[in-house]
Amino acid sequence: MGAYVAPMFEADFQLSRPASEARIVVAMSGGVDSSVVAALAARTGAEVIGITLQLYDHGAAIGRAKSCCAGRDIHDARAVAEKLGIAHYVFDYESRFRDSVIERFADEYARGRTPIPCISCNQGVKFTDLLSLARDLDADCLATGHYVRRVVGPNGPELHRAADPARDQSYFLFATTREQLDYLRFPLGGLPKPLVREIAADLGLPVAAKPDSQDICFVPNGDYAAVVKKVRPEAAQPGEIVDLNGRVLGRHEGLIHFTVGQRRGLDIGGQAEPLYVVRLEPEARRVVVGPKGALAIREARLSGLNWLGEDQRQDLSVKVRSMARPAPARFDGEAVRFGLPEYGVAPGQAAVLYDGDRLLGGGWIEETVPAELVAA
RNA sequence: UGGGGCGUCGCCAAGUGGUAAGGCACCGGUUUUUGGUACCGGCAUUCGCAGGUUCGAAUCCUGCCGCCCCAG
Repeated sequence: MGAYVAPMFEADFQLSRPASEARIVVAMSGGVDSSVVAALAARTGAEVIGITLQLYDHGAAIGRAKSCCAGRDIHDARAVAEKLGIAHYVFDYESRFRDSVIERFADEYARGRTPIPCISCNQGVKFTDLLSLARDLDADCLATGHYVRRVVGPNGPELHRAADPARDQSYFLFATTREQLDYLRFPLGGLPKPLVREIAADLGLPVAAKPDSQDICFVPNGDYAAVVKKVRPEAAQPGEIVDLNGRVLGRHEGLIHFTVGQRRGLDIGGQAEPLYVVRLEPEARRVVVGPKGALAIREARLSGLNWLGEDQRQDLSVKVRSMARPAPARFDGEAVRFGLPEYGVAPGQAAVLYDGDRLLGGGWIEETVPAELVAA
């Protein structure tokens, strides 16, 4: 009976000593996933400390159940910890989060790029600050609810995609270093989401039916442009929308409303085919649009490379967005060359490299090369 | 104020007597711990206006209004 499997489930926290002697710090966002991680950790018999970070204005976020880490979520995390009988602490990381995530997010948009705040957050606040906090607490490891697998291979821990490709979050963790990976644990990586909810329900966790988080956690109502505008007012200047030949087709209310590959919001009708944003020109405040074919790119130059593999292999696969199956590509250490053209690839996004399910590394997309140019 | 053409949803555009295609845009939803994409659904009881002919008109006739082109 499948329903009875859940309560029996035991997670492997890959501890180097008996659980009864170990201490596990769990990053608790207040959502279902990290709550279940805390429960699984507690079940090992180890001492468990739940930590929740207060990352942004909790006052404004109260009542917003669908985001992570807001006031409501802090409350939920505390309730779960109480239910599990584990220690729980809340730390105020607002200024750190503002500097390393929100400001950077706004700066990127102001530069005509398209940031991924979740990666900045994992990279900085979670895997640097919270991780060192866990070390200070003398914990054996820091466990999170990410859907990604830590597999111990011949050369040490490796980062792999989640067993369920539909839940895989490895894309958001490409910047994880070897040192961080040594210390991190991801007990949900091998589980299907329904089972996680089942476990939560069986344990009577108050968050069992809580909706999955979505959108950007610090952006209310999905209106990210409003956040950027608040932090970088100058980034909201109106300008022209032009076609590939420079012909003016319309006007826009700020580059911050657009990203490469975007179709909606241009408000330009009368076309035989849809128009997409091909690129943003922040200096001229122009949005350049074209047909879908103009989005095809064959190459992307990367910066801020993080490498977890043993060697710089050439043939691998790549994801330029979280929810995509890795596609064949070649990598020379600086640029990724796609086997087939990719569409809607914006500077500021990440290119993450894989060998099968194993994440080898990745980097930030600085610049892309149109497919036609490469072919010519 | 001679001649010719045109006026169908925000835009483009089918439809020349049988009871308003389609595309773009827009709106809503699904998917999604980034942006975006994709997919699904919605979107003109009405065809510049007013009359007329007809069982029946966006389609025919008349007048008016508006726009464009050529010629003056």
